[in-house]
Amino acid sequence: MRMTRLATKTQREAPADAEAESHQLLVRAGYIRRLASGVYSFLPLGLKVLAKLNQIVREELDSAGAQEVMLSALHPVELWEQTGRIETMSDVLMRVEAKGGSFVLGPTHEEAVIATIAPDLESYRDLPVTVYQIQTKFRDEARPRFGLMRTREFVMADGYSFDASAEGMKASYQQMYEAYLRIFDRLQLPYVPVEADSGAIGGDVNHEFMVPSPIGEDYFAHCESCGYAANIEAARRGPQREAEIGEVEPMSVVSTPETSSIQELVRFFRSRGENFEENNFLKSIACKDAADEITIILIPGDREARIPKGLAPLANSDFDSFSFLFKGYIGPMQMQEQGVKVVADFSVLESQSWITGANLDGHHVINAQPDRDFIVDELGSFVVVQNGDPCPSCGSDLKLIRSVEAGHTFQLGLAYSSKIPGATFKAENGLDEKFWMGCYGIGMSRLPAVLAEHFHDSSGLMWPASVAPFQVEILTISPGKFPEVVAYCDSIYRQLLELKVEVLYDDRDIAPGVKFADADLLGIPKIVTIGQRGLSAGMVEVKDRLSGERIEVEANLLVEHLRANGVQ
RNA sequence: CGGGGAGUGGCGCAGCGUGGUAGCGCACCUGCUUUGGGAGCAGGGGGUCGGGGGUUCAAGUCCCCCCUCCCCGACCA
Repeated sequence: MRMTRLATKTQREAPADAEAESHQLLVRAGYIRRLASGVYSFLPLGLKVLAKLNQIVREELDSAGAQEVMLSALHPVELWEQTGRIETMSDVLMRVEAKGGSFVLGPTHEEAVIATIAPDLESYRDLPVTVYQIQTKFRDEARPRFGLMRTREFVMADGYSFDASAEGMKASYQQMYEAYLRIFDRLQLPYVPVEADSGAIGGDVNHEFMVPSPIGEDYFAHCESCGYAANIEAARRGPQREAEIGEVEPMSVVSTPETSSIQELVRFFRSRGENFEENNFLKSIACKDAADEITIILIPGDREARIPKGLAPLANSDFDSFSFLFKGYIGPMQMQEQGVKVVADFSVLESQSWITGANLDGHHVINAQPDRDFIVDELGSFVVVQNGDPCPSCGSDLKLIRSVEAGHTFQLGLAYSSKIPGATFKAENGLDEKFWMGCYGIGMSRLPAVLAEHFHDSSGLMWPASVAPFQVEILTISPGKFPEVVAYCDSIYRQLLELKVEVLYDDRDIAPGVKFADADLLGIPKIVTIGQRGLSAGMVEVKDRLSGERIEVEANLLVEHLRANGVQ
């Protein structure tokens, strides 16, 4: 590509709406342009990067036995009514009313893939099958962020596996999981596969592929000592070091009117000259399960609860049904007598005594001691983990790492196939059975941002060769003045093109400084500077953008040199 | 959805307090000069000042309503 023919230009200054460095550089260098909030067009350079990424995904998923398809982006609304996600995902669904009826712009394709593929999967003999697509998705995000990071329209590579059994699903999952490892290896980004919470998509075992990054919107807990890694929503903490048991004064009831929150309690005691911190209070969270059985979860007052699946905190209206529970004044004492189970976070045993609800409106108890004053039926991890919490597998300190969710793999089980009629196959015994499914996603259009965030310096982008829009840039010095330089550069350009090398030729007759600055901004891995000065001595300069290393190369050996140094 | 900030040529910004010819840098066009790290001189083109309403002889500037964008939070297959 000749730069004089390139459809885009660089900009010296980034638009004011670009905050993240990756966003600023991608816009300045002419890779992307914003059309609306959270809506970006890919310009020629940006599209080349995206195409490179897509190709890596294709190669690895194909080699894992997955088959590429393209499902429609427009889904009939009836499909979404079958699974109920027309309601549960209404926040992000974009609707389209058209002549043919009502449609949804697909934010994800579980429904569509079943409707498309299931008709051909009639028998267990047809299974397993894994398909994938690289498709544009639409989500009506409440708040798009950081350029390509979170957008309303984005490209995702999403795969779906169909199996006849749970074991089959696990095997398919494992194949895709390993393909994901190979994909992220090839992207040359640091990444960590973490245990994750499956969120609204449902399902069981799943992993997120997290790339540590300042533009990340997620955190994962990581243990440097044993390698434990889990998304913040799924992370567990381990038991704390032994707490020493000492003498604690007898528990007593105090009147604490109008103190249904920890903050109000802290203020209440402070106003009486007694200074307690939030972590002196024991938060008792009453939850119920599907059978209306009550479980009380105990956590320190300064921690955020992580409510296990299957339990939900009582709604205000629920309190009417349980007269022994006073909202804001719940404590664990004697709860077993009411048929209530008491579970506590490990950290609850780290303190000798607590201030907690007295199970009496407007009252709390002080000096409530575990084992002496209340019984904990079960210990576990019920808090959102923080820096310094003990690792659940080895006890070392956990660290929270800000990161981008770049990929996510799920074992869906029967979650979707059980909701869609026709998501069945004939089993060996001749009966209809439901598909065991997995789904797998990579946020393709956010990857250029993640890469740019990782691979840049103060002058601009620095793409790894595997994803760079071009492998080599030829930079001519003052072509308008030195015809012999132009002749040489044209010849090199032609040779490289014939060798199918992706080459960008900066043939513009402008000040050299501008060309150097643009070359650094664009971030092509190899920059060949060719000027009259060097050429008259038979030399050209080759700069490696990533390492910054510059070497002089004999002009008549340039092509061979490039080929010998990884330029394909 | 809550809080904060901002909308003036393609991009970055000034002008608004105290109403009176719309300005600067980058980019763009023409010419000459220049040519190994964001060139110089001269000339030139391009803006319903986010939109609507109002006040006024006169509104980019004052008042009201709306829209859009960014940041923090809530939310987030």
